[in-house]
Amino acid sequence: MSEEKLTSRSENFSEWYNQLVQRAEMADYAPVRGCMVVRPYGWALWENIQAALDRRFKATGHVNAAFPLFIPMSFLEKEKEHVEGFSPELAVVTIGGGETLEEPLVVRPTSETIIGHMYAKWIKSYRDLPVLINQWANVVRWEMRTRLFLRTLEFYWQEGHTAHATYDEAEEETLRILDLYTDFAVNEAAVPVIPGRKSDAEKFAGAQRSYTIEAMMGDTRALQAGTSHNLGQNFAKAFEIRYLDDQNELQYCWTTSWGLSTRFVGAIIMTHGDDQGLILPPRLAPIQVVIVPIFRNDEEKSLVMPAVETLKGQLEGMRLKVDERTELTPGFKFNDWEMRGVPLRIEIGPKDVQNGVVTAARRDIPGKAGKIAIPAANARTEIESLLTNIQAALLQRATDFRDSNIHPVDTYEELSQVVQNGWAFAYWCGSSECELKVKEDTKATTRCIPCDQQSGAGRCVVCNQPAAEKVYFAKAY
RNA sequence: CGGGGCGUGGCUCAGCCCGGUAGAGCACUCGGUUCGGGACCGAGAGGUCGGCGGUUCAAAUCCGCCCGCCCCGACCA
Repeated sequence: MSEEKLTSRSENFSEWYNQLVQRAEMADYAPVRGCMVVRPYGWALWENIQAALDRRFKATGHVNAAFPLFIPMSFLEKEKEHVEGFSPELAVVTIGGGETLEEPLVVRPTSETIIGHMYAKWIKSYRDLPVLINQWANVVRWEMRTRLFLRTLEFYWQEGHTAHATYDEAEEETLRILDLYTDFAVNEAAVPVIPGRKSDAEKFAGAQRSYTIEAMMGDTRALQAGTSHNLGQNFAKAFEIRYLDDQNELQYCWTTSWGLSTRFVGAIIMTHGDDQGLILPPRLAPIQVVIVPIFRNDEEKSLVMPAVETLKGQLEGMRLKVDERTELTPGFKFNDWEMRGVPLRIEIGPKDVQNGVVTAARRDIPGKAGKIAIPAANARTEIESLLTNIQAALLQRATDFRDSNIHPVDTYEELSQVVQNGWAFAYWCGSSECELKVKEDTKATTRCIPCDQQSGAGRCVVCNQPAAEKVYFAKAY
């Protein structure tokens, strides 16, 4: 259970995050370096994320399947950029059942290769296309520096893999998923994101084009919260994914892949949390409403508990928890549930019962300011609208914060200044040299070239050559 | 892999410099008083001091080796 005060965000954001994840019982360190245990409360949040995404995948015609954890080493080697990108971080199994394996097996870092192999088997005709498969899985990448949820050796995610007849269809799918991710982030998680395209340097190993949703965390650093890749024909050619078109001509497929991981849990924590702890968006919160009954003796208890039961009945179907722990004071419980980010707390004490009300306390508005008495009779309506308001307020606050920390810049000096504590938005000529110079000078990288680009042209903030597009520069997780 | 820090009850740490009966706070258990913003009193349980070796009459403490974790840098969702 939680101890005293959390390190404040302003004092040390990174320490605040580490403490919060553990004290809110989202996750804990595993006995293996860089691995985490996702605790029931954290997993419940992930399950809600999964449900919100899975609904959207199904609604756009995708189906789920499961592919193996182990991938023959030779598969990885079939796509040049892919193996170059991933080989430093592979976990490889060389012994099975006490015998040295003839061919080492890679623990999947992502599944393009093994799925590509299967698609080559399954796809023969244009009538087989498109193939729209998603899998929910764990993957392993041997990272050097790890942080709970944000970067762990093993993480959980979904990876979609699709195959299409034309480039345009693949590009359309890639962007459809980018939209889907954006819709999920904004409307379910209340995390404002900027959808855009990755630079060549930042794109996925083996992709033709990578898209991303970029979010700003509470310390203004950027977090890639989901990605969608148009793989072109790179994997189709490496794995011979081909079909006969309606002219009886053999063609390579065009494939895509896209993923969103448990990292998103970190995004939610770092977008909404405050110095009291987590603040979870009502639509995803494992517990939307917590009821804290307040009484001093049996007489008061017999007054209060029926009111609690009545409210519980009214809130049927909502994600609700009644805190009946007897050994703790109400004050402690308030802080405890605030640490865990429950969006709405209902206090019911003798005074409330006498007045025919319940006291609601909004997590997003700390202290007395967030407390209101609502009539017990139509509590459900009030509570539902409070949750809706909280959801909207979280999005608004995060959006305002983000927007006030994005600065359009015209000069390199401004850019260097701004990225120390915010995002810079500037024209960029598109060259890797300019991108690299910024990275070396300031540690900030290009985050994305936003999709809704105002038409126009300018000059590259680094080299002053003509530039057609604007890009965000920021320090990233 | 470089740089820094740390391993002592579940957690945070003191003790180590200067070797000599393993400690505190929190958490846990029991009893009582409390309860509308992190309650209090009393009693109790719980530790091969990261591991191995060495020095010594005697090692948490001194020496050597090893292991692990955290933080800061180069790769990444």
